[in-house]
Amino acid sequence: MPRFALVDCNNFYVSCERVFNPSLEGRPVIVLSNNDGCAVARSNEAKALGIGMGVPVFKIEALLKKHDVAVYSSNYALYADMSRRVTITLGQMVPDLEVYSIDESFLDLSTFRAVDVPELCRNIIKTVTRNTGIPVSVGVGPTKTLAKVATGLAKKCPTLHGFCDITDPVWHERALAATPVDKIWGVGRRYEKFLKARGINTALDLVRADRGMIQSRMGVNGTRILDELSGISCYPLEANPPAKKGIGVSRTFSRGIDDRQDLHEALSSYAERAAEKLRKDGLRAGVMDVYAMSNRFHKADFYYNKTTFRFPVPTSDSPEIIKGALAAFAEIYKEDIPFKKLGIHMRELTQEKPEQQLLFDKVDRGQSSALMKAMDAVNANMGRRTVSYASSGLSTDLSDPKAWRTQFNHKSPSYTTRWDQLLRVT
DNA sequence: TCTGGGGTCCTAGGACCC
DNA sequence: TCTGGGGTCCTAGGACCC
Repeated sequence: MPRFALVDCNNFYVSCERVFNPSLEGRPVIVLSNNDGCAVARSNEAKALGIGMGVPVFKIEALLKKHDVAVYSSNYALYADMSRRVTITLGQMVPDLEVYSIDESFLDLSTFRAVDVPELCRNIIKTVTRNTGIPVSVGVGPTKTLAKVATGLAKKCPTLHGFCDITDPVWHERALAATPVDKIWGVGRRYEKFLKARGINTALDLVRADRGMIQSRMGVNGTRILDELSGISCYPLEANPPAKKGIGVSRTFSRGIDDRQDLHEALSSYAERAAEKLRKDGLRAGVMDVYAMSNRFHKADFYYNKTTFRFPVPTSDSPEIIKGALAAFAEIYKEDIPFKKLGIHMRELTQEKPEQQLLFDKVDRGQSSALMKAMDAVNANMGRRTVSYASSGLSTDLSDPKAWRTQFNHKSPSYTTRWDQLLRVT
């Protein structure tokens, strides 16, 4: 029988901040999304105050003040680096792991004897905490969905000290009974509403529900959830991440922008970033979508438009992608619309391979790829956007911040990725 | 006044073809 | 006026994940 473990970092972004600022222990702490818009990570103390996931900051400002909540902007460089450290530690302890997200990894424990599993898991918790400072919880079960269920219980019950194994049938059923239906992997808000309306409130109710009814509303994913919850594994461990299907870059502005030059700079910088991502994965895009929208919360005059741009030959060349994006934007731009968000999405991705010269191709592909390589190397060594395209805006002057640039007004130092921001011990 | 970003998969419906 | 069936491809929308 397969056996999966899920290693889940507790309140990951908050825990990263705490590693470098221990005075945050025991205090309510939250980390915000881009533009300091929403709470995307909360310490247990912050959760206890009733701060929900994804809540806009402007709705909880009084609460934050009243309880002296520590507030941080997202420091993605720090979190990515801490995530890498956790993954490295796990890789040293088990042969097969799947990095599922920035703060979660699945382990395949099928090759371990059942009696050895608890000690292994407790050792993982101890070792990750010692090596990285990040507290983790570990759940074990015969399917990924059940490992998730177990992790949920490991976090909820302090007496478990972060570890819960529900492989045993008795614990399996108790765990299902103790898991609200909306906490199940694959059940979001819509399905929660649908299920609760039919009296299905727990995972146990769900496995006992009518399969046809679930299938007709939730499709094959629904029946997979039923199987997975019953102990029939539908999702294998994916040690090698499958190739990406698309690569996107988009940003919301802190306010509406209608200035065409500003919008061009923003879009150009997203195109540049998308091209970098393609090259990092050794991919080229055949088409790209460019889209723009006004404030989605102002439904009365909401504007959204999108256009598709096809490249003559799949490409990862920055100037070519920037040029295409700006040309495409002309089709969707409308005067006097306060744009709140712009984005670009690369599709029809193919592996880079030896150049295939197109007759009348305007780009010298050998030369451009050498230039891109050189640019990527400089930016990797000296920091992102050390060299960049003029179309993405020249101003780096912080006293004149571009309207479209993302706001991070509560950011902690990049302790682990910038020499000039190392932690000082005094 | 103020509300993130980057993904995946599935399904239904339309166009088109034989 | 009567008016099949099946396959493919594409897109938009829905739902979910972290």
